Amino acid sequence: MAVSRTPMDERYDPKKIEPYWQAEWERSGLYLTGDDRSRAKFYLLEMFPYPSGNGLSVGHLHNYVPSDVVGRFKRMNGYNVLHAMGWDAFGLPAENEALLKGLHPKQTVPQYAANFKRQLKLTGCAYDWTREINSSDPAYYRWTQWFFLLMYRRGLAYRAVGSQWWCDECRTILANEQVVNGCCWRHPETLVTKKDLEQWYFKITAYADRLLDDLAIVDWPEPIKLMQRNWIGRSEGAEIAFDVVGHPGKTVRFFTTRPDTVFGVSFMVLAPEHPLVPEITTAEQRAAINEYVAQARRQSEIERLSTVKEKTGVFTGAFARNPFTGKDIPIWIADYVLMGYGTGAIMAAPGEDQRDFEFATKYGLEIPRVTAPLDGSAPDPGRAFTEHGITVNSGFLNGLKTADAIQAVARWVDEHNIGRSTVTYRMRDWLISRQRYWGAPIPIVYCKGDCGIVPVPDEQLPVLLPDMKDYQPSGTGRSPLANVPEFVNTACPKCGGPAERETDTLDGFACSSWYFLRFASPHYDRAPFERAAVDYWLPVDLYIGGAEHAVMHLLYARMWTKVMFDAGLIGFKEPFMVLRNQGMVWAADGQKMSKSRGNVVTPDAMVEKYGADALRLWELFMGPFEEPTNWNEDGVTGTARYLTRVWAMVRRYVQAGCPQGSPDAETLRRVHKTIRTVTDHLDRQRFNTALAALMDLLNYAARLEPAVLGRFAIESYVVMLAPMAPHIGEELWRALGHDRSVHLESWPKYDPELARDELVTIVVQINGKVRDRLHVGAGTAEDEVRGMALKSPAVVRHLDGKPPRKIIYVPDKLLSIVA
RNA sequence: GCCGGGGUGGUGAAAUGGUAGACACAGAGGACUUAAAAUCCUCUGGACCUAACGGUCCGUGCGGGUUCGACUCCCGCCCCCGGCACCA
Repeated sequence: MAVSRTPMDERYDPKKIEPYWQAEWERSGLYLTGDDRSRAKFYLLEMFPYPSGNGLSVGHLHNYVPSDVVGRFKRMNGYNVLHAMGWDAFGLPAENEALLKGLHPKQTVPQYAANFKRQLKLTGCAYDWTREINSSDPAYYRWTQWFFLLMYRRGLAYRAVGSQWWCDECRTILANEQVVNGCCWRHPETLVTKKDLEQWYFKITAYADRLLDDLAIVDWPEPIKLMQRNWIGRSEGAEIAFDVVGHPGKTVRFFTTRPDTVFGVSFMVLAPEHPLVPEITTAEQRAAINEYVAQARRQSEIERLSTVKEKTGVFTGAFARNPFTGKDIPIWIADYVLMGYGTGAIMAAPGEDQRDFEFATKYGLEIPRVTAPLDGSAPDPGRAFTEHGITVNSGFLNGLKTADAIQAVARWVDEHNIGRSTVTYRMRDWLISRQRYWGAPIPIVYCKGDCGIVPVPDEQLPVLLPDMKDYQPSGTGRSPLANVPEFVNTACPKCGGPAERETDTLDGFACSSWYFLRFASPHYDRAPFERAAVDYWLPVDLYIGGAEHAVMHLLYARMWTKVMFDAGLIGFKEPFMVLRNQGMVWAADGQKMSKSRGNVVTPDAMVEKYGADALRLWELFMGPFEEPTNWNEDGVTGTARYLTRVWAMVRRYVQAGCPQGSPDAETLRRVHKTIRTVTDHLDRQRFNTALAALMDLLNYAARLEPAVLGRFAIESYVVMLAPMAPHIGEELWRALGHDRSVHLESWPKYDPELARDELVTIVVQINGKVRDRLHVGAGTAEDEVRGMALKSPAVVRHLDGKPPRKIIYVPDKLLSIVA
């Protein structure tokens, strides 16, 4: 029953109808997911939010409201829609709050999540809340741990030493974001250092090629695909080893994309951390080398890789023999070579590489030229010639084109057993260890006997995160869990003898790498998901979220999906078939909305002032969905005013007794055209122009007598408005005499015949300038239009007696005369 | 530095080779009202001509080009936003 029975209230009052319908929808279970698997499905998903204590702002709604419109629109178009919400609850902010304020995440997370949920309901967003999930719930992270073990069993999880930032004052590991100007964020006078720790990694590099290739099968924004390609950074080349002079058996292995320039190699450069450095450095160079290595290790990666900085390096005193030229070349170290890429060593061909050129110039090293430009000119002596060309000064390579020379060198090094063709990736393996409390414990046990590293058996999962009163760090670099003996000390699952648990927890990205599968069967307790449910619902049909997750989250989730595919757990290779990025909403001052800046606008305040529907419409109307924009509250007055006008139009119709009506041709045409436009624009996420089309129709229809407008027009209008403004849509629908929710209605269909224009305006241009407009019947023949145009007084005047040299006719649109 | 996105009225924007500024906000004038709010109506890119009807020119960051025709395509430049950062 409508809140206001007929006759409708004169005034539109969102405060009266919005809470009523929200309660009613919840009572009737309107948004529960249908379980009829013979129907076409649509899985709609927004990126898993972290439930922050600050709650949602109107900026966040620029993601959730358009998504909600899509869900409602798809439902009206006959799809069985899955649209659920959950919480990416593990992570640093909750742990920091626990440390600083003594608030336990186990209390704050549910509290903050409940607030998000309240705000989403307040704004009329329709989710199936029976499917709500929380990544910090043992019933969830049990399966995150299970996936870790799957990775481990498949040889994709391994331990290796990695260095982390360390603050002596906090006696703990710091994340990159906690290092400010080389100092600890909480102790600005304390310089951070690097600490080496043995940690867990996932072998994502094993999937590099498939992550690259399968971008072809998804419909994602091109810029996001490009960023992933650049991040993976596949490059083909060769790995070659040169002998170190005077150190029998020692070689410098390096990777190069330009093996063809090997005759032009005049020195080599190692990363300062390269293991060979201490072995080959000569006594007289040792002091200088040690000092350089120490300062390189102090630098952050950003500083070290800065392009504005002049290149620096130090000679080790050692030489390598270039087997192609037979010459001995000096081995240097420099911080522009990274241990994490390739082999941590390069051959320097300064004639063909600009960085090597700058380095050679600075230190007075030889700059041979081994590639000549194809056009026969000489290379610019002031810089390296980095393009492909003809190989010169290079023995058996002379005269070969670059591509052929690359092949020839690859064959040569293979035959002489000093190298091979290979591929290197910029992407590194994924470090998943966190020395933190608030995460899923890594399910591994270290046996004190002979069993070594032992995975926790599936039936012993979850490894529960213990309750702690004090999450101070351990002081040793291990997580606070190391302070809990009941957690650490356990029995070896293999031999039953004494053992210790792994105290590192899993990176939060692990939780968000499979959550989209959990929504299909959120309460299933025998596996992470029920196969049949996943086969029906997955993959995700539309994934909506910010472009800031372009690489990490989206790559990790894709990798997990491929691992599951390989393990036979699922039947698809890509998790998100269509991806769209909503534009960022900045505060009115153009800055990020944040509590500290005091520029946050909450949905609560906007709903109180204008109502949820008016706020929703402004979120849709303020600009294109994918473009960033600044928040501007003034626009909400416009959408609120629009809703009062819709209310008035429907009320007039209801008061006239809801006549079937007999609309004239113009009215019919406008109604059918509007249905066509709104349908098309909602399909393409063009919410702003879809709403503009509805506003346009209102401006026309509001003047008409109810009997002219008629039932089809009014009802179609209310149904089309309902996904965008669900509360007023429902209220008006009931006022029109319907017992069933508008949100269960079918989307209106337009008749292409009725939508067609009968009269068209043909623009007449002379030399590109508009000189007249002709109103003629649609489909008028060119000859007739020509005749009319050439008789038009304006055309005659502008032609000024000159004969037309050429006439171009675009049917029903334009006649262009060239004089 | 490289990669990506963008620059249109006072403001948010629309138009993806065919009437630039749809739809709104703000503003001005008017109606209703004792008054105000709300609501409704009219005008609203700039310059100029006209008593008026109407008309002319300019105008989508800047400079070129392609085309009968360019916000849209091409070349060069400037500015803003985002991402990545010496990747061998």
